[in-house]
Amino acid sequence: MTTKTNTLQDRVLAALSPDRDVAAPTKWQQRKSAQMRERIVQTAVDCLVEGGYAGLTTAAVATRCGVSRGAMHHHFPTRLELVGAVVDHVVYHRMRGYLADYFGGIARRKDEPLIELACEAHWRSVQTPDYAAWLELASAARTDTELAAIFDPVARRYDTVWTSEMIEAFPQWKDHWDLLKLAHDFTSAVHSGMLLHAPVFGSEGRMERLQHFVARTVQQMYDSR
Amino acid sequence: MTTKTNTLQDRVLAALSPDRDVAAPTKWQQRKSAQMRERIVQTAVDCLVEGGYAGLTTAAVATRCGVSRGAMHHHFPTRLELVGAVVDHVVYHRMRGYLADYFGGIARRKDEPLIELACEAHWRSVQTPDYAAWLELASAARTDTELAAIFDPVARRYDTVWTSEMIEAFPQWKDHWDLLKLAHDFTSAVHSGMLLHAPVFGSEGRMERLQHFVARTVQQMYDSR
DNA sequence: GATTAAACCGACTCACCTGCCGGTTTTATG
DNA sequence: CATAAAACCGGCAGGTGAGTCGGTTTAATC
Repeated sequence: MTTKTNTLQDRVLAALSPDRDVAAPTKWQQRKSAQMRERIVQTAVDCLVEGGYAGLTTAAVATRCGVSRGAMHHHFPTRLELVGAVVDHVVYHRMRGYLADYFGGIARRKDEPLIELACEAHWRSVQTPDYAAWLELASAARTDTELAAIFDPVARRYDTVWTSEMIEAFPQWKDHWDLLKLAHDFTSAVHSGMLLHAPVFGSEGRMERLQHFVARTVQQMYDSR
Repeated sequence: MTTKTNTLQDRVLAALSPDRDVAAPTKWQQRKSAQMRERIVQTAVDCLVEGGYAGLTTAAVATRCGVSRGAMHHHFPTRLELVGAVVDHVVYHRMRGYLADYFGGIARRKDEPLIELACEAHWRSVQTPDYAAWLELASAARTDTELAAIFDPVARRYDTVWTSEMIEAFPQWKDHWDLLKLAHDFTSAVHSGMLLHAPVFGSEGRMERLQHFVARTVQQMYDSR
């Protein structure tokens, strides 16, 4: 929770945050509306994680959330608007969790190897429900053009924000911008793939072995810079 | 097309092949039935690649294939039976393509580094429509229990077959069985993840750079054995 | 306290997909 | 040629989900 890291976190999160105006709930009764919206979106994420993109139906969300379909329609006139809110919510919260994890870690033990810490924090952030939802959306967006129209811009925005800010988040890689970028692409790809293969990899140590190897490999990239 | 490699390929493919009896089309008119089945399954794969698991509907397949829904029902009474045939078809044909690619490659240039050849052949096999369909099924199976009941056993069977045969396919790794297994898990995970991230990675050289890095890393695993 | 606006409710229509089934054509068999 | 079996056809019923709409309750404003 140092001041310097906070500014970076704030900048990244601000760039990824939904249109949610930073202004506090000006009117004390419209605040309930925002709460309801948040509750619905959270329920939608649950439905998405549990039933996939196909399970993200307005009826399922309404039932599970305990609101009527009419109320749902009031806050999210169409299903795609709900999906858009889910996309924003998920990308924001996963990033938030990752930043808190990583910067919390380097604050506690400043002498440890930061690269492996970052890699392990990333692996943890990828195992969250938020990222499961993100993967589900990414997969569905490959064949659903309507979803892709919502998802792809956010995915690209996430990528550009990360690319432009990571040089400050990981100053050790100074003057090796392309190598850091490669390391990030590498880590993202492996971790996503590991989630996909999780059912067949099983719960033996295969996942752990692989994750250790990934962390070691990224460390080697850093050492050989 | 050497005799020795053929036996390995045959053994692997036999273990993965659908129940399709090796016996030739005994009756000259039931053969048309098999042809029709194959045509329907192939069309189903196309639908799957194009519209995702949600787009794999009996109506869409029938229309696209040019057959009536009644004929579809005759060959595949239920949608899940069609899905099962698709799963078998896809895992078999991707493996077939990979083996042909790899063993064709090592037959042509026997002095080249086999590890990078294998890694690149794997990357090519992963970019096929068959693997796109496989990924779509793997993703959907995470939340669709009915599909998982069909998909997971095949996925595990593929994994065990590969694990038990690869030591012969890659004899250079003799006495480093666990390392080879790790290399395979690693390669599978990265390549799957790369496909998922393809839309955001774009067509700049990011994918190529990453693939080169992966091949180099696997080569290092081999060198450090 | 009356009026206006927002939040909320449930039923209806429309479209789509699955499974079913009676009927028709084609092929195999005695 | 007769008969049976297979391949094939298209329409029907049941269920589900998205979007729409008139009506009701609750809060805000004068």
